[in-house]
Amino acid sequence: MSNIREVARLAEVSVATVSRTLQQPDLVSLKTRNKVLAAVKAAGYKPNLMAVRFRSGKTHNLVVLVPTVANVFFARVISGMQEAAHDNQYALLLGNTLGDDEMEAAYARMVQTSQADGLIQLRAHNPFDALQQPDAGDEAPALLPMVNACEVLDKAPCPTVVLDNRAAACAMTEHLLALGHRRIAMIKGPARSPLTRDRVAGYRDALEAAGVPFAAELLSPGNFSLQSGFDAAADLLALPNPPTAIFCENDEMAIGAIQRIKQQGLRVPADISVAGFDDISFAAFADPPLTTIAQPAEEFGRTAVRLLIDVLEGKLSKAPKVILPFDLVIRASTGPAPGAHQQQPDLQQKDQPDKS
Amino acid sequence: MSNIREVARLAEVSVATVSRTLQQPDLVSLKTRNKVLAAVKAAGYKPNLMAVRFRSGKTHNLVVLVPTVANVFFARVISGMQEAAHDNQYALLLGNTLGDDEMEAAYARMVQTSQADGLIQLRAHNPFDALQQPDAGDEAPALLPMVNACEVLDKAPCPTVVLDNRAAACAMTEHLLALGHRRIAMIKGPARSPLTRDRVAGYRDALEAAGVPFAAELLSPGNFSLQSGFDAAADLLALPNPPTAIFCENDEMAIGAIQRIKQQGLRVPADISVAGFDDISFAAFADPPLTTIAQPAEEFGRTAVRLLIDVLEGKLSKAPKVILPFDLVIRASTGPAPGAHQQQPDLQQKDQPDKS
DNA sequence: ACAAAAAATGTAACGGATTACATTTTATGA
DNA sequence: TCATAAAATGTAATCCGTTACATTTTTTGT
Repeated sequence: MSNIREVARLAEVSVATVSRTLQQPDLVSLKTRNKVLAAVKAAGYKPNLMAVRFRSGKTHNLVVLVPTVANVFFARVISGMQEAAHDNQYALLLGNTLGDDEMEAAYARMVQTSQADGLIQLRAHNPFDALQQPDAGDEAPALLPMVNACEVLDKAPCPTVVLDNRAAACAMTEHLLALGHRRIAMIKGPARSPLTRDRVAGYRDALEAAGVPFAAELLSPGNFSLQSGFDAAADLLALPNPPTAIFCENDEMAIGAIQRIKQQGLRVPADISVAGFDDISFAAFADPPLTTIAQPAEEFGRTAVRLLIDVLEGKLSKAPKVILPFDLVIRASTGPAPGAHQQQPDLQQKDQPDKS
Repeated sequence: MSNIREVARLAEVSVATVSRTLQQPDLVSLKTRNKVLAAVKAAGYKPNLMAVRFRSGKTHNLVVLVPTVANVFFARVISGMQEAAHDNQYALLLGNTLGDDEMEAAYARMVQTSQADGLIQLRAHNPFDALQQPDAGDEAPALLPMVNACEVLDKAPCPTVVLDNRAAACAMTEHLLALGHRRIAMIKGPARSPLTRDRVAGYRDALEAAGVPFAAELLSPGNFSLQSGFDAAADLLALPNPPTAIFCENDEMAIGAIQRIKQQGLRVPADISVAGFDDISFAAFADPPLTTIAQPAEEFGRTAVRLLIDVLEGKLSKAPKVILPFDLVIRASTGPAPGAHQQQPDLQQKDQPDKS
């Protein structure tokens, strides 16, 4: 591979002139410029970006830690990241951590070893914790080169992009309450996650506001997989007094739950309503189409990347917390509670699979 | 960030000794080694990998070009890549190309500019085509630092990992034929893709072997999305003589098709059988659970990465073509053709009264 | 046409780790 | 104990593009 010295030789100029021709053409006379450009072409010269970045100390790479790319929602988030990164000349290094702290630490180490400039974390966990912290004795507690998105740390030492999960869960629960449901179950995500905690809190907010007592047995654990929704639904249906509605913390679990309910010979939503969260593409094509909370997944990714780049360029002094909007999407998987006499909320539209 | 010279100073040795202590400890006396290791710890020294890689000329990054990460199947493939890459100390640079040639070329350029050592392409397209080819006049037509996986080029100038799509489609079609179906439709993928061509070929192979005439109107175009399966099914159902079975080239389209069929008031599989391809996680949780062809998605990714690393390390002189196995997974979305008197499935008699 | 300012170009240091080669220290054998 | 081999360590070049600073050439004003 030809280098800049080769080009300089061909063009009979110095390496500085070649570099300037490519970086700041204004500083080079037209005549020389042409000579250099011709030489560049003749040599098939492409600047070695490893050298450029080594010298500049910036890799222009961002690591993204994702529990699993196989999750449809995360895939959309990553899509958005990719878009923003590409627009800003950054590249995305994928870190599929499978939720393993060891793996996370390994990817986080890429930042300390100058393989990447910064990191985006989609899980509520500080991957730098395990690593030796930068000098804690400093006066300026500089921002970590990190952004936390979707599932954020309680007190993150970095910018965050998040949904108001509590409000969203509350909105969905209110929707179910408005349909006359009183025994509303929830299939949760992993116990430790703040996101799960927030959604449960929103669910309880709505119950409380409606004067419906909270029943612990209606909270069922899940792990965001189809299978866990299926299993959790089985448990809920086996209760002495089963729920008339199940609110799942993501769409996969909702789809799994619907499957289980139907296998039991029950109808959705005639016997049991089911709601999800995320509005993945499969939600609109579920049977029945799934009522869910739509999240701007791609926007999560784009925003996270933009924030991280701002951090890296020192444009941020405080760590902002960006809250993205959600949307309650009512489809056909939720309906009036069996036997409930409720007033028709006319705003209720059960749309078909939408376009897009 | 401390560097090797800082450590050398602390340990009162030369930089060479520090480097050797870390790279080839055998060459360093125990006494010196301990001194150096203590200094490394004291300085919190982490080798700057940008410098290492700049000097070695190897980035240890691999670019993966994927039409869209939002596709569940590709997400699994990437998962496998990640695993193999991590095991081999490589990192994955994600290139979400959206099928855009310009974008592909941009990512491919990362290889020429030493941002990555090699590239994995999941689409049947040579991204280097657009770029100036390496000196074609050479005597040794060295392998491109590229591997093509899943959807491969007809005559790829690089190793490939592929499924025998023709055989798989043939097997699925035989399954449908064995159930007594005679009007079997196919919802295809994008017209240009070799993968689609192969699956159609396999479908026709099976029809021909069974003496069932091929009907062009039963081939419906799709683009692998849920919506396109939905739309294509609508078209097929509107035919004067609609199919009794629909074989979709991926699971998303199959799920979309099932949705459409049910909306029409028809039952799956009682009225129409539907089959998919890929066996994504949603397939088992479709209603009814989807009969499909299981592909070893993660293994595609792992194999592709291993092959690429072999190419990069010069372990390969010829470009191998790896064919991975498929598996016909029969679930509940396919059943006997309506009105067909069919025998034991394993007898597979094909002399049913034809209503042509 | 000449001095001074402006523009163009060149020289060489720099970034951080590796490593060929040179040099010093230690071990070995007679 | 000395010569020599072996082990340990050090010196400095190298990878390649950028850029501060130095030098040369051109332009400008009078």
